Amino acid sequence: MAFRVTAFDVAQRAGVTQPTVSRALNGSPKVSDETRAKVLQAAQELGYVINQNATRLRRGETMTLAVVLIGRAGESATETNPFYFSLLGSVAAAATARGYNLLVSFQDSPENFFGQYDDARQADGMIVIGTTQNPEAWAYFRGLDHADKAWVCWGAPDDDLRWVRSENEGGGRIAARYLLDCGRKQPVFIGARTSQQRQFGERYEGFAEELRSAGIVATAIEVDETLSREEQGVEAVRSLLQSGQAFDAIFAACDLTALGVLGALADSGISVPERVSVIGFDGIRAGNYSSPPLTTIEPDFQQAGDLLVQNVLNRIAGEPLTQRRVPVQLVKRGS
Amino acid sequence: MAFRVTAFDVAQRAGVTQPTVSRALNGSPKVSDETRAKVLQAAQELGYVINQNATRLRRGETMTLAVVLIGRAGESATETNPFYFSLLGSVAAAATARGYNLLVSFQDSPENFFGQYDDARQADGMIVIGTTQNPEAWAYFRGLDHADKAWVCWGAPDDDLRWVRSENEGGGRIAARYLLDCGRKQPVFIGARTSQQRQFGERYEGFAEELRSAGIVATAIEVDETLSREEQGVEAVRSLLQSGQAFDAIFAACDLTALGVLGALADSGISVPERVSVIGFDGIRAGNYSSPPLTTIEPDFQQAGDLLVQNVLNRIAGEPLTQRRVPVQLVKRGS
DNA sequence: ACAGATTTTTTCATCGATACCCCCTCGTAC
DNA sequence: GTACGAGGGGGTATCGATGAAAAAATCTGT
Repeated sequence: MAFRVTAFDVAQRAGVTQPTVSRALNGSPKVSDETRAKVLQAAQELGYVINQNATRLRRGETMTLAVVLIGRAGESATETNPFYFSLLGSVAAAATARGYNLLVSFQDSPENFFGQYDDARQADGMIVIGTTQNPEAWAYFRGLDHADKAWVCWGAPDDDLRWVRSENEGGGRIAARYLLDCGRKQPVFIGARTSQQRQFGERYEGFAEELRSAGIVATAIEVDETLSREEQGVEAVRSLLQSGQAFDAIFAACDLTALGVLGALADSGISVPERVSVIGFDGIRAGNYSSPPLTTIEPDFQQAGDLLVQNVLNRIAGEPLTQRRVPVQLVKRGS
Repeated sequence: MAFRVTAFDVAQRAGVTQPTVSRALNGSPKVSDETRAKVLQAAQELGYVINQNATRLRRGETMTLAVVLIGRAGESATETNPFYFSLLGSVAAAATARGYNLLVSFQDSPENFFGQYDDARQADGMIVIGTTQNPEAWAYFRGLDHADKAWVCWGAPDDDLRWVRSENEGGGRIAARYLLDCGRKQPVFIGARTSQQRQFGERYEGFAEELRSAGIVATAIEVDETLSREEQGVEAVRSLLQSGQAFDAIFAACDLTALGVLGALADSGISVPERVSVIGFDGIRAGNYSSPPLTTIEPDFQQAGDLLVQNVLNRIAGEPLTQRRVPVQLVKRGS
């Protein structure tokens, strides 16, 4: 193990005491410029770096946020919904910009997260992504007493939780408007609208409302939530075709489902966008490469990360519950 | 700030001293079963959780690994190559399985990583992903004195570094064999083969060798590394068509490039797989959704994560330099 | 030149664990 | 009955920083 330089070594070299080194490096006003310069130089020469564990122990603050990505039961971390990966990236950027470190873990079932991170003083707060796709995890979070927990989640369905979500209703409206502008008259929504999937429900509501204002009644195909998102799309198209119901457009609750829809339509020889228009929601990268490329509603990822981080930091600072919406926009591609 | 339970509180409740609590919880053999039971119960009743910062300070060990994802300059974290996201997922799984935490950061330029993580005692070791796509970062890592640094990287081109890579040559062979089995006679390799992109070079070499054994001379289209991976594929197809060179199969150095190739071929009205077969490398999820779905060479992600984590842990344990290869397999889809 | 007000630095305690050394039992051997 | 050894815990120092209080150095003004 290499010898580690401590503040004491720096102090010795700079000819001051160790606490002075600490103050100099932390920018305390109670140290003269001259001394600070000496200390900084000594620190540089020795390659000194503050031991964060000591600082954290002393300060009781970690400058670290934990991100927990909750997958579907049995799903490996590698298979995580790409939308969540992008969200993770934007959260990382936002945390870094605020000087916070990010501790990341992938879980497919609930753990004693708060014990592991907050109580163990590994993180000051927690950002949870993906609860809505895992009923067990959702139950865990709902059962908590939230009074003294600093956390925020993406898309939680509950009103008493601190969350950040997409502008789902607005997005649903935009989707409907887009399909109407394509001249479609019989659009169908595909997705789960359970109480847990509140985000999907919101998308549907905005969608239905916009259609209504155009004098069209929205229809929806419910899906089996035990299937993967993609299979949900495949299955929905299958049952839609079997039902004999006429349709000329599909709004899928999320992009993976939309990709399943595209595949199923292609398999059935139904051309997109000639006979049926398809629009998704999430803006995942894979949508760029499908055939045709998937038109979608994409949330502003940068803001999503920013708001998640900001929200949990607000909580840490003791501010009251806030829930924020991330603006979305239409990304027209080929479907 | 909520009152935090310390080992002292547990000791008091269990009627022992604080160090005994520590021993009991750490499974020391020097504590009787009876005492241990008392301690465990008291700890449970109080909801006690060890403060990791204190432990780390004392032990000088963090049980944390840092993962640094290096993107292309100017690329946002959200746009990270999905292959790296999958790798990140598998690294997370492997780290968790070994009781390690994961600190994640996305960077698009070199920082003083070792100061930030190792010297600051935030992590015991570092896993670096993506250096090969960022010349500046590569230069940083090459310029280091590696003697006392515990780190491993994915796909580094250098022989004196600790790395884990795919079985690139073998994968190249498999790709060639696949194209030959499809009855192709004029396959072309598309990708950068700079000294930095050693992995791509290896893929090409395996590819060329397998072709040679079938009496075919491999050709390759070099690409402009300043373009995105995807655009590289698009551009390569364009210049290939312009050159008038005949070809009936393409092996792209990575899946994003392959997706660009598929798009460019479609735009040129060249049908895949009827007129041209295409195979990629990486096994990214988006390849499932392209049209046709992308045939590819996929590394075993679980092993990739395992080997990365294992390798850096070996280094931490003081074992000599090791470089490991991850087995790959052919994933036949539609291209 | 000296008391008093400031500025700067030192001294010392502290965060919450772990590690080492020592001591007290109690059991076994002689 | 005494000695010795092992097992089980207690006492105390320590990891490396920060914060508060005390002390020293410097600067005022008269």
